[in-house]
Amino acid sequence: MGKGKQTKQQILAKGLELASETGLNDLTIGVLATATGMSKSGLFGHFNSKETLQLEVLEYAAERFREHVVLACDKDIRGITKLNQLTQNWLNWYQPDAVTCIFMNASIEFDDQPGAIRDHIESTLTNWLSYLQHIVSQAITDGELKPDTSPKQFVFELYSLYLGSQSLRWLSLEDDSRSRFKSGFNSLLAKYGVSN
Amino acid sequence: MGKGKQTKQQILAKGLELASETGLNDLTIGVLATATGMSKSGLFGHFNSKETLQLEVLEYAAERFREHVVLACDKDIRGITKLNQLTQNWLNWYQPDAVTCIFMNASIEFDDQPGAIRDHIESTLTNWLSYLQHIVSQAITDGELKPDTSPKQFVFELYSLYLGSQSLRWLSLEDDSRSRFKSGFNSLLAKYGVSN
DNA sequence: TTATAAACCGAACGTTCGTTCTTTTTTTGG
DNA sequence: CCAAAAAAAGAACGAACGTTCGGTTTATAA
Repeated sequence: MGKGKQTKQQILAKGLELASETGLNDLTIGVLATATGMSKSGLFGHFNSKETLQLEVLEYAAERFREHVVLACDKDIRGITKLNQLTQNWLNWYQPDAVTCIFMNASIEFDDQPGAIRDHIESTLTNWLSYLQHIVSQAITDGELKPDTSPKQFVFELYSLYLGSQSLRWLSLEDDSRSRFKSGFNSLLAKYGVSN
Repeated sequence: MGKGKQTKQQILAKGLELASETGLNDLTIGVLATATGMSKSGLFGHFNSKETLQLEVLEYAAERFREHVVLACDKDIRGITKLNQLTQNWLNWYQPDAVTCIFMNASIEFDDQPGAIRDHIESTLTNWLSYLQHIVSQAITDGELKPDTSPKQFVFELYSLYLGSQSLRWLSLEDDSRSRFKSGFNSLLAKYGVSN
């Protein structure tokens, strides 16, 4: 790996770290340059626009997500077992300093401004939800979930619980939003599950 | 009402409108001044800081929320009937041009930066969730929901569904996130409900 | 080793931001 | 009606933003 690609990876890693804390919009070129010990122009040369930087940070995040959530699952598992591992990894995937998952943050920050970034987030999110729906379909096929279960509705409710656990994480009202998520997830399985 | 308070109300109304579209952070004094036909300094004089402006916009939003969601309910109803009306109003409360409810938007934009704004959002959100929990408790007392129902968990799942319907609203994947919410809400009632 | 290209820096640009003045206009109360 | 007070405008500020450019250092490949 040449010097260029090497420092670029370091920039993206630090960029994901900062964007996870303060949001993709507050990821300033000057701040990121300082954080990586570079000059503004030196860092800028790697991307030639802030939008490209943001896009590449999102791609980098998607790679880390896939790595820590999807590929980290045991091989040869499927259905509900896989769903359990996926949600477990999902809840823990983001950076320790992050208050909110960067995709959730970005999807709200950019929902009102059309463009390449919004499109990228949409496709990443759609891709992830489609994957979850696929696993749910497996569970139905395997007879673990009721045959009339709607994968779309199931994943919608699962995703909602994830958003809820994220959103209430910093509320002093909530003692442990993660256990609320798990409780809701178990309710989901109980509702759509075929065995009691 | 004096001239001052009058124009201030107009500023806040337009401010809520813009903030609902683009987020509370992108609500710029210059943009808001142009939108209201005022000068920057003229508008600034009403608040003396941007943070105060943002806080007052949030208060204004909270008043509108209370007006259109809480007070718009029929009198003398409670329990599940009230919960139904509240959620109905909740889904429709925000401005037509808004992609995302301003409170959800703001709670994510400011979750990482402590201060008066974050505190304000937190107390508003906590207040609303507490109110919902109170109604749920009514339904339990009235025998509409199972006696071992946890109001906190119930409201957590309800709030999650709201977040989900908001978040997926602009996804082309989702045909009708509102009906997904209603379906999830009905599942909630079925799960915790005492009558079948 | 050396020529070439890539990587990086420093300074500056045009804008926009929030904010602070001073001055002018408009509203208000006696 | 008229003086005092409130409201609004205008111009300017320092800082930060993304971006550009010219020059310097560093890596790369022959």
